[in-house]
Amino acid sequence: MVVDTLETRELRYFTAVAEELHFGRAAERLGMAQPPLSRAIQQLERRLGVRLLERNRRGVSLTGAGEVLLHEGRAALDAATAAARRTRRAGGADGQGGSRGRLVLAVKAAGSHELLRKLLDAHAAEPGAAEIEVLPCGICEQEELLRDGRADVALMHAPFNSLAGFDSEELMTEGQIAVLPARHPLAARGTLSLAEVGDIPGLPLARWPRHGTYPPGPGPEIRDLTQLAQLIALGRTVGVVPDSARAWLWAEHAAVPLADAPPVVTHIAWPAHSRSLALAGLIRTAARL
Amino acid sequence: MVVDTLETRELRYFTAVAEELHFGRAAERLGMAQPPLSRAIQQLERRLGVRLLERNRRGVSLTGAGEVLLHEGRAALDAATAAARRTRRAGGADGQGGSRGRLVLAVKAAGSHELLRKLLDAHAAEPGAAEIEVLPCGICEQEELLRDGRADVALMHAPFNSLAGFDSEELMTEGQIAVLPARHPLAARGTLSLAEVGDIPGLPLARWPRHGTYPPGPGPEIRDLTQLAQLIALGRTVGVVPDSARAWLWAEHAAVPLADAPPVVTHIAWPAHSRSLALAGLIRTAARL
DNA sequence: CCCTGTCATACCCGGCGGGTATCACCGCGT
DNA sequence: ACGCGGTGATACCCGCCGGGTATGACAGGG
Repeated sequence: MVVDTLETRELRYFTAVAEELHFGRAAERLGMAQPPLSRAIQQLERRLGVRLLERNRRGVSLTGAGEVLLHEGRAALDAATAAARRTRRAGGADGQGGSRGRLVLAVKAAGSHELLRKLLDAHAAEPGAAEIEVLPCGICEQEELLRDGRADVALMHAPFNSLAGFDSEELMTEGQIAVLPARHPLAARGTLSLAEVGDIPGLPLARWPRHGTYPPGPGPEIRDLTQLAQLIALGRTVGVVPDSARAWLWAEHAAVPLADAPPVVTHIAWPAHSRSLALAGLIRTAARL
Repeated sequence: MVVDTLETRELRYFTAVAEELHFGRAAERLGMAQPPLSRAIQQLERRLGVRLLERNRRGVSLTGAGEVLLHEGRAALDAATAAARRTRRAGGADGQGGSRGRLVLAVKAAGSHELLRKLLDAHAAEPGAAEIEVLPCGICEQEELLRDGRADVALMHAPFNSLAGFDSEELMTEGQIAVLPARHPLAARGTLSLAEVGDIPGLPLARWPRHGTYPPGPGPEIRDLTQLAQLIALGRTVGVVPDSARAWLWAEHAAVPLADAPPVVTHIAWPAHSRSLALAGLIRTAARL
């Protein structure tokens, strides 16, 4: 076997080109000139004995092997930066195997405060518990944060987050509600169905990103819950959110339970290979809630 | 942030030193001289701003941060070599996104032939199915093969294999049996309990590796099933194996069902981030069995 | 037809990764 | 006490390769 491992430099370069599909822009993003980048990709292709990019007239496209390398390479790069970040964090606090290092917990900003509060309180009451740093993040960012090492553990919400590749423990299950402008006729209803909510004339359902991209539809693309709250209050959209979101409703909002919406399950999740005592302590505490 | 990713060269060097706990031997293993290796590790420590190794008189030991980097670094290295291997495989066969690439399926050697046969037959009958290469492996090697890209998918046996970090689908559940020398008095029994089997005078229970190391105990350490078969036939040990192992019993063996042994669940498992059409096809076929 | 935008080629240079020689240190044996 | 073996660290040198600049080849478009 000529090659059995790739340098992270090669992976960085290739993923940049594969994402931009343009050598010039990729080189700029990497802070280097275009020719050495071209050469590096050629060397990589020779080393692997595989064609990764199809250079057509006017642009570049990925071959099948290129797509594989883009996926696998991203995972490998994330693992490498995660190694750097976690090592750095481990070294900051404890001397030798004390494992009293601080843990970084990623939570969806504006998520259920109640559960988080209970978890943090219970953990703080534990003798010798690790310090917890709470890292608020975007709607579906937790997976990325765990993968690249910016976080050690996260609160995730199935079915919105994918738990693939992580170990997890179930914490809480709740229903979902529709949030409407208070003066809308449907706000008076006792319950609604997903079909009814998805098809209100003049009030399209808001969309949020699932794994990086927005699903198609007429509704506005939102990024956080305050955006959603504003648009609902203005009578421009309707939202479907977990029950615990009642906590942040405004006077201009009305909440109506959804009869047929899938339940939202909150998990505590962490990288499957973690072996940290501090993390184990937090998980044990969480499982007892 | 001074550093946000590590070079695989740095990871290779560090894991070598961390495993050997000796710069000279590590350098030899890496095929280089000791001084540049020392320097590389020092640079890595400076780059991370963290002490990784404790240089005592007479030898080297890991700090807490060093242990973290050893774990995370191994994962990152596996991911990088997996990227290389899978890309190489993807490029070998298909041109462009055909995804008719061959899949490598890791199976425990001497595992249940029956299930494997059924799976391969059903898959071959599928129109346009990917070619499957069967990679026989040691008792608990499947996880490693999936992680470092030598395999794309594996048959695993809970609770012996850990499914952490993989996606999986349940295929089959079976009981376990005790395999004894045919002329042993207990061979006549209708059923046995784990406690009885574990405490037979002069016939210690064979041990096999769990995640790389052998559990403590008086019995012989075995690596594959033929070894076990031989030792049982010689009247030197007794084994506990899944029901389907009846297929390879010898005349000198006797099988006795175990009343209280935990059931063995065979899963088909694959890396959680896989997105290959060929793999999806195999999994769909497997799920229908 | 030339101009523009693309990636590839040609050539040069500096830094750094690696080698050899050597040092500093410690434990140990006699 | 002293020398020796074995450890990792330091000093110094060199060649390679990663990166830069200049330029070429080629295809579309106004």
